[in-house]
Order: sequence, then C-alpha cells, then structure tokens
Amino acid sequence: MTPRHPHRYPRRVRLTRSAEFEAVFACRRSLSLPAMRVYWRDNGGGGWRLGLVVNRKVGPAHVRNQLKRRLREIFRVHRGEWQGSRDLVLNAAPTLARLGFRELEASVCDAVLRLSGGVDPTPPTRTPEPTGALPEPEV
RNA sequence: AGGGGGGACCGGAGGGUCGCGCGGGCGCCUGCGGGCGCCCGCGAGGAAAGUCCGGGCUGCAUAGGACGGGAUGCCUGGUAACGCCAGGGCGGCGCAAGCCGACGGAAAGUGCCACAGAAAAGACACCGCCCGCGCGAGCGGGUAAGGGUGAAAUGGUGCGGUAAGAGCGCACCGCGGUCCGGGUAACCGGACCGGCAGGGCAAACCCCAUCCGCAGCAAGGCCGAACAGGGGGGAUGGACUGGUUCCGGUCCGCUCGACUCCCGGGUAGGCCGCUGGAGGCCGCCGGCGACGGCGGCCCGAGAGGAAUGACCCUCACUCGCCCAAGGGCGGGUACAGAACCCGGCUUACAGGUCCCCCCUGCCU
RNA sequence: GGCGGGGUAGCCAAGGGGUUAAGGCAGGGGUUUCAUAAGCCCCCAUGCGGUGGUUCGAAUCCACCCCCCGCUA
Repeated sequence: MTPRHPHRYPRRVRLTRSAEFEAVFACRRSLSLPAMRVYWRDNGGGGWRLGLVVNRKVGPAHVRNQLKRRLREIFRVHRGEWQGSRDLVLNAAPTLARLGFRELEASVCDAVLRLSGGVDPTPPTRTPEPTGALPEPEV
C-alpha cells in the first residue's frame, strides 16, 4: 500500500464485468437490511472490491447516479480500515436515496461490520450471526 | 407610480483538501497486452427528459412504376428536412400593446344525425292562419308568417303586397356566378347578373394536393480465446503368435475412431464506429423577417456494472424565530444527469437579469 | 439506450359515438332451510389513468402528459 495516498479508488477495486457479479451471487451469502442487501464473497487477497446494483425503483437517473457516487466515496474512504479481502455487491433499496451522506456512511459501515462479525478475531460476544460458521480461509 | 403584453438570457459565485474519467508530456516497472507516479489541459443540460416529428450516418432490400399503408392540410418563403420557423391572409378574443386558431373539399360518392318532433334531407303539415262547402262535427283546398319539438327546421331585417301568406316584388346585408382592378399567392376592393341554387358531421368512410422503401449505434465492422461443434486434407495402424533373423500366420481397424495439419462460422472478451460538427463567437453585406453569403478567431465531455462526488470557509438570494435600528441563530437554494450526432416540438423548473411596447393616474 | 403493448367496480374483464357501461368472481343485505351450502332477488354512488379539444352528445375520435408490462445483451 502506498503510504502517500491511502484513499485511492482505482478501477481494479471495482467489479466491472458480469462474471465477477455472478461469482458473488453464486456464493449465496447475503445480509438483508431494511435499506440494502449485501452480497459478499472472499476473493483470496488483493483487498476489498465493490459492485453496485441500483435499479429503477430507487428513483430517476440523477438520483441513482448520485447514490452510486456516494456509495463509492464511502467505500473509497473506509476500504483500508476493513479487515480481510472480499468482493461486495450492494443492492440498494429505494429508501436509501433519501438518506444524507452521513447517515449513508454510518449505515454502510454498520453493514460491513456486521458481516465481518464471523471473521473478526475479536468478535462481539453478543448474539452470533446466523452465518457464523463461515468457511473463512486463514487471514 | 400602478397594471398588462412581447422578446432575449442566466440558472449560484470565489477559494481549499481528498478522489474519479479522458487527452498530452516526462520518469519508473513490465510477463510488452499494459501498470504506477508526477505535471498540464478539459470534464453534463436548457431542458441532457418524454421519444412526439424531421435529417445525417450505417446495414438490408430495390429496373421503373402502381396498389396498399401512413403523414401533412389557408398562401408565400426559410431550411439538409420537418408536423418547425418567419412574413402575409382570413376568423375569434382584448380599450390597446398583443394573443389564440387541426384554417382544403359536404353541387364526387357512401354513411350517421339517439330522444323529442308533423317532418332530420330535395321529405312533410301537428296546432294555427285564410278561402270554399256544411246547421254542425267536420271535409276539400291554399299557406309556411306565427306556435310547439330539437343541438340543428329551407337566409336575415324592413317596406310593399295578399283572402291569408310566401323572394311573390323592392332596398340593404348574406350567398352564388361573370367581368374589371390590386397582389407571386392566400385573399381584398368594385361593377353587373341571378331571387337563392341551399342543413350538420370529413378529430365518420372518403375525395383532392403534396410527401414517405425497411430497420435502427444492442446499427454496422475488425480481432478473437476456453469449450462444444462443422468442412477439407495428410498418415495408415494395433494386439497376439510361428519358425532356419528375415519371411510368415490369426484377429480387429482399414468409409469409423484416435493422431496431425489446414479452412471457415459463432460465444466470453477486446478494438473501431465515438465525436471537428447542417459547430460556436465576432464583424461586414443582402433580406420586413425566418435565414443566407463572405472574412477572422476558437476547439467546448466522450463514459462503458457506466467518469462530475465528499467535506470545509467566505459571499449572494430566500424562509422561520429572537429583536429598538442594526444584527444573531437555524433551515433551504429548483427541475433534473450526456450514452452515435444534429434541427424542432412538448413537458418539468427555486430564483433572477436586460430590452421593447400598451393602458390608467399624477407632476412638469 | 432502442422498440412494442396496455390502463374500465376490490379482482378478471366485454363494449370502438346515442342516455341504466354487458357479464363473471369476491363482499354485503334479503328470500329459502331446523341450520349450512347451492339457487333466486337486490346493492357497490359523481366512475372508464389524467388534462384539454372535436361533436348536439366522448369510456369510445384527436392531441399532450402520468403509470404499468413485455421484447432486445
């Protein structure tokens, strides 16, 4: 990692082709929240990568575009803080577009934290996630 | 000063930090496909929207044409083209500036006009009115002015006329025709003639005039894996076994399969199309104008699971609260995001700027 | 992005200028029955996605918007 620019967002950390999206969906691991649905898959190193799904129910084109830009911005800033290495696909619900940037940021970070619950070496000892028995390869 | 009408335009401004896309330059790395870093430049709209029209572009089809189908619809221009625009005509609204108008044809034909009404199209006479006959009920005839029905009933007003009436006659208006004048034309004006030809609906079928091949960048073209499959060629082999090491024998294959080479089509993916154009700005000239001509200057997005975001500061506008002017605190700043490119139309839109014109009131 | 199709009672829907906008399912009320189901009768109002226009008259014809569903990788 380049110490000078820790918050880069180059194209290679995005999911850019159908096969990559299909691979994430094929893992059949997801987390459903009121505001979004999160699919993920371990990609075996290389850091976190992001794919976005925002369908027309969310709003008109400029609303969808702004939402995707904000989600990318959140991912760019927080990507280095998260442990592990995974591909994420966020499927946004219509209510997500009504959130301000700060609320959006909090809800995305919360979602990532929750799906990392089973992986984190210091798991929160509260209620275990239903998918706690992840076949997590060693870090 | 108040009210109203028309046109053109802007659609937050400045700065900072992090980040993204494209182009250029330099450096480093490379498995030569590219990757990374630094610097510079550029990076959504007036509607980018709806996809309602028109064109360019691309492919397919096509001898020419007709039929079918669709579109347009006062005239003349503008334009690459248009259902757009400009000017003009006609009709309607407004005191006016101005605004609005699907504005060809119903004597080419077909069809429809519910209910009511006598009668809904070249048909008819309910109540009336008048004349004749009859004691009378009524009958025969004349009439379409009046009543009544209806969205719509054979032109309107007035005078004459008559038994009562009627374009029956006359004047004006309307309508039709011919001629003259103005205008490129739509149309306008005038003279004469005709007593009137004739209901409405063409966003009913239709007729007339003009225009239109079909599809759309997911068009179309190039490269092209893995895997499966197509076509053509090359090469003939494998197993077992007998004996005088060089000859045989049996079985299978020999149009299959396997091997190898070549060719062509497709898929994932990549590249081109992809942005310099009916382009923008300024000036001059022609034109009432839309627009055109000439000259100069400029380059202003090219993504592809899809680049414009996040945060902070100052200012502007606006709303609410506190409040003595002043200010303080908090909130908001529209409609909305390029996807091949243009010309229009339509729809959405906080707020604001400039110019011209009309009406009313007051002052000079 | 491009190209098609469609909006009629809660649901499925016919009607394509004429005055009560068919019919079926569901729901409600009544009748029948000892009771239930079935049957029979009645009900769902100003309404045909909105806004204008044409017409005497519009769900129907025309224009413009809104929404929904397909096709095209």
